[in-house]
Amino acid sequence: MEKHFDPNTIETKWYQTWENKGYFKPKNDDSTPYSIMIPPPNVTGSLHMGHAFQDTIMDTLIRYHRMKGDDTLWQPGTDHAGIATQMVVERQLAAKGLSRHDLGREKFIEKIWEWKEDSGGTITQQLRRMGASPDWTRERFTMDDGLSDAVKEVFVSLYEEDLIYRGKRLVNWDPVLHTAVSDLEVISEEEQGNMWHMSYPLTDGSGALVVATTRPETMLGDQAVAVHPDDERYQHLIGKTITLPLVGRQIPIIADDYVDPEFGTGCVKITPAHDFNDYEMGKRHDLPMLNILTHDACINEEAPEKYQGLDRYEARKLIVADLEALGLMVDIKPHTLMVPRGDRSHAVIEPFLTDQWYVAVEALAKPAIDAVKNGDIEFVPKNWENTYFEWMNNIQDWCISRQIWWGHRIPAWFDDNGKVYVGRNEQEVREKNGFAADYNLRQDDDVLDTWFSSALWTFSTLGWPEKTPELAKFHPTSVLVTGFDIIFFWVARMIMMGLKFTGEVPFKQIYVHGLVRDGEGQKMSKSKGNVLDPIDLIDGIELEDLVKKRTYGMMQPEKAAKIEKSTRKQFADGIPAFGTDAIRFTFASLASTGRDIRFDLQRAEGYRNFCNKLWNATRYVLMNTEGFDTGVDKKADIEFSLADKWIVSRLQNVETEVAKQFDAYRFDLAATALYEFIWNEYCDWYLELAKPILNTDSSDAAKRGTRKTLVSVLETILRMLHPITPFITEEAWQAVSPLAGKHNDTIMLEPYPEADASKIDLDAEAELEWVKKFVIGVRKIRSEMDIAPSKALPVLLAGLNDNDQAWLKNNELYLLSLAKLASIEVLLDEVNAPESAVALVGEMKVLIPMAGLIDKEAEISRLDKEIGKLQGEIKRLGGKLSNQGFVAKAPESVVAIEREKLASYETALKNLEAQYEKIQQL
RNA sequence: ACGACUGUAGCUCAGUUGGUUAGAGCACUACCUUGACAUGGUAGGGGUCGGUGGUUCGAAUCCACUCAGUCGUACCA
Repeated sequence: MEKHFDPNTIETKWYQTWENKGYFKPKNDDSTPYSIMIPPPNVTGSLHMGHAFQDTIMDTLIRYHRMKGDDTLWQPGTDHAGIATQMVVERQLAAKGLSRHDLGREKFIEKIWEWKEDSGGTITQQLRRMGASPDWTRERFTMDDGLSDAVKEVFVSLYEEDLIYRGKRLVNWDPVLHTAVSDLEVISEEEQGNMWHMSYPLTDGSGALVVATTRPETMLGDQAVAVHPDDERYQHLIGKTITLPLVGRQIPIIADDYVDPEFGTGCVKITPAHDFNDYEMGKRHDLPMLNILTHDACINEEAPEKYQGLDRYEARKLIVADLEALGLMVDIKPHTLMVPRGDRSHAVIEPFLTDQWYVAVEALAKPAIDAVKNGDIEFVPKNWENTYFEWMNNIQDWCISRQIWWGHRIPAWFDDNGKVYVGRNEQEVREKNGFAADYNLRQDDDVLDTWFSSALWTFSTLGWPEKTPELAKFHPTSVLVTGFDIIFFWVARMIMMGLKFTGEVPFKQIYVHGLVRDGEGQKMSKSKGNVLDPIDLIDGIELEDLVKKRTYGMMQPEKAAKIEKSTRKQFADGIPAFGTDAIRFTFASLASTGRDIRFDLQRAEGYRNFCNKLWNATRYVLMNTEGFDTGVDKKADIEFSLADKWIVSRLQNVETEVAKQFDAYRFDLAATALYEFIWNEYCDWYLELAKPILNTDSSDAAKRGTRKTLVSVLETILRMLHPITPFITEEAWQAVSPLAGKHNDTIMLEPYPEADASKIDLDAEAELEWVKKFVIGVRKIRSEMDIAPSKALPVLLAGLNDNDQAWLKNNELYLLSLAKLASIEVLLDEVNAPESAVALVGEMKVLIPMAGLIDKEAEISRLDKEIGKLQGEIKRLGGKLSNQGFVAKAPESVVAIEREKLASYETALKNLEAQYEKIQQL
């Protein structure tokens, strides 16, 4: 084996072996089913840190349950990402000077499929690099035939139940992408604008009202001015009309208590076709819905000719100028307002009156709320339930139609009279309605929101609406692993659809994890230039390549220089190759309950070192066991040392802890428990304790016992760690497991370690604790007294009780080796002891003679420090125990522990003080 | 405005139902190239747990208020 762990040489080899041998597939036996559906990444996407993190968690869960013997299915796939994918291919066409309209719908869709065949697999290849073990043979895509059938089935049956309807409503219109988007796809952020105060003259010439607006161009569509019914200033005007400037239309002054009399002038202009609040008011007062915009957000022919064809912002300028010229612009004040923008196009979204398809969600929401309330679905951590309930209780009908070409085309047909017929296909519509073959039918041009098909993901991927065996076995799925940012988009909708169409919840638990951010807590984004590519962390990347990658193809090239500078500063030497296992371990250790996960490269480095530690421990074990008798043959004499019993006992402890934390989705705590056991107990102590037995003339039985323990504990460690770090554990296990008498093909399918209470040995733990204390005591003196580590020391012991005597006899070999001692001598007569530095192990004194080694002043100041510490503690405990309230009210066991502590500190203090006196008298 | 979450060592974070001297990793200091590992070893320094008040024998932990930050939702034209 190499001296350093080199992940690169083993990862591809093992991944290919696993995949080719079919280890990722379900066993299809009658063991407990365990299934996870991958949140389908966007087919246009590439793996980012969020995916890498999430997939590490899912893979860890799947590998853990697979090893526990469950019949596991991890279902992979991607979604078709309607708008995003269409934009990618349109951009490619644009480079050739073409638009999708030049190709026509059919040709364009063909192009998209071609693109998908060529480039759609990026993310699934990257997932493989992460070591993910989904059943690739079951990979699905939301546009697959089967999934498309499911989409049609759901659409038709919801329509037949009147849960899908078509209607003319105000929607969020993206004037760049020319499509409606759902309210979730609109991001409103504060931007600087103005508040324009405009004077509207009364038709009868008796005066004017002043209205304020942030969007003066909408005045072209005004249908009323509203005041509060109780507002005394305006009561006499209600029912009169004003004449709309520039337009000349007479519009009424109406009363509505939506108007806040305190705000502004207390008069509001009402534009029902261009504002959501005004739309509601327009419906209440039966106002005309006059649309004054085109699909591009230009002024249409409903407005005065002068403004027709102008872009909305051009029109704004002109209208403001015209009103100023008329003296009707009373005031213009700077104003901060929330501007709605499309999350894909970043264009300002326009409330726009169009025909769209909607899902009536209220009836679907109720059972979905109940499923969480009654515990059929459980959020982990639980507090995300609040977010879910808040959204579900205020849920709005879902606009599902999109005016784009890529996606599931709505299964609805219009006849020449504009009447709509819904069916699974044209044939069905004709048959159901008795239309002759030559009766003219035209399919709706719109496609469905991508999330509509994603909402069916848990069951459509298993073959629904067919009654497949997979559906029966793996649905409901065991857990959904997802980020909190898509609880509304996806999780809630899956619950609604799952309950409606399968009659059962889509998953029993929802593990909601945080979002990966950079070291400063900033969201990673291309435009900020702080993106890390998980593959670069695995393989490493040179500084120049990283700079190139971060500044290439930017939307805002002006930021490139700044990004280059900060990248050069932060990664002066590029990024080293950490390997997949280290990155996975880092993700696991960051998976605590918080919302933000700051990815710290130094932590990845620490866990790379951990992998190297494990590698070298394996190397040591192999060097000492390969070609030797490791006790596989049960007939040979075998003898287990204290260290053997101790490490096996501690192993049971970590096995219990890790299982508990995996089951609670606390991957951070599981990772910590493993890290601490492997490094601080197995490597730091057990391997060191094994050395004196293997390197001296101990009996064959003792050596056999040590070798067997070395191997069996390591083999168990590897299995325990495998779900988090699959590659290094497989590589090491291949070499180690035969020495433990195992001859199987892969660690992946080995049983997950379980604690055996009968192997817990508290006596051995206590005795080894004594050994550790002894060793640490000597090391402390050595270090603080500046004695060379290479110098073997003689020690003298005094004040031994029966335990000390027995344990000393058992463990002399360990003490000599680990504390690097020349000799150990028990003093019968302490009075005649030479001047020494002292360490206390309980009440036993470990004396290191000072002659020639230790300086008097140094020892005095060392003792002084120790005494000071003890005095502080004694004072604190004394105070606590003399508090009547504490003694009377605290549980007896707590009081007893405190008393014991006080007593032992007092003894120690007495001993150290005596020592202090003695040294000082020299 | 409402709601949620966060605030613990220089940095990134743990801290279970209130009960050891509040922990880990990284960083830092000193010593050590010893034979698994310098991607290492040994020892060490560093925190009045955002603040104030309360409940309690006892509070990082429970309660109230407060400050700071993050995110969501709703927003008045």
